[in-house]
Amino acid sequence: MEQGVIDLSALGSGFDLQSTLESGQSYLWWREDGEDFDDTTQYGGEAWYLTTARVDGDPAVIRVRQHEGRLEWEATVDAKPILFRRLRLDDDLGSIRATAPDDEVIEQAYDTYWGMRLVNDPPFGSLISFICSAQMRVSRIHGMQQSLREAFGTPVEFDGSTYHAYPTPEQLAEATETQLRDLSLGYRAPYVQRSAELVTEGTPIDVRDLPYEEAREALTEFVGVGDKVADCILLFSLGYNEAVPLDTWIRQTIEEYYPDCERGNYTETSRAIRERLGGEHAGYTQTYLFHFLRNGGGDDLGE
DNA sequence: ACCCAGGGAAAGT
DNA sequence: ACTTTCCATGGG
Repeated sequence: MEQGVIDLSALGSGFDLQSTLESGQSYLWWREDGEDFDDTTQYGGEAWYLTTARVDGDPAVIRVRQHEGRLEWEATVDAKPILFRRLRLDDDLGSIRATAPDDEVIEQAYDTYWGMRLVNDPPFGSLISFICSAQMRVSRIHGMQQSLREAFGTPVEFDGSTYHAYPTPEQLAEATETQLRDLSLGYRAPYVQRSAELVTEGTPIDVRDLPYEEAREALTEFVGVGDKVADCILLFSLGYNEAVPLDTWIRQTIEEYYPDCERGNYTETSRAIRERLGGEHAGYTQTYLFHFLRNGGGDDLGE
């Protein structure tokens, strides 16, 4: 087992592992203590989190916790470069926040969860997990990814236990719709199977060579991926900080705080709220808003 | 029983 | 192009 420590005070801006991993951005991590990522979660804990990764195609297991101002990790490989990439430890939160409008609700969101970073999930896991996210609660989306791992992922030994890597496109493409429905994926089952198959046939997930709106359009070629899911993949896996996924929560936020940004269709509303939230890093600000409001923040603001 | 959950595809105008 | 309708499932 390899292990190491990352000194978070050297980052120049804060870091909060729990809000980063439990804010509904990523469904590819889980808590070692088995607690769900739900509304009742207590903040301020120092739980161990696990995920899997691929290094030159080989599955690896990583375990990490935030403790006394440091990020402690244990893994089957050298996890330091993986953690810097997946937890975006090089992001300069101060300059990102500086692009946001200084509305009261946004200030409160940033203050409350300061240190939360966007995640940078592996593209395939991001694609599949957000296909699964349609009309589904956060804790159940997590559960589905765990089920997919255990049913189709390659076993990996780590610290005396057996874990399962996230399935490869080939492994999920070979799954049957019936198998996937048996994992409680519901009507998403054929979407997952077909999209995995499209990946194996060469449809690209990594569309980072395209400008933002073209990239979003390109991702909707996958089955089960519309504008909202495409925005999630762009924001939480491909580094498009300007992407603002228009989900039920942000639509409610627009109605309550930015009603003039509602333009009647996804493309135009997206442009308006993106501009309102500062453009370049609008998705970063949106993620703070989402997490803050979903956990009950802002209830005492306005009315 | 009823409603909702980080929506999207398909069918109908 | 724009607007309903239907889709599975578990938890409140």
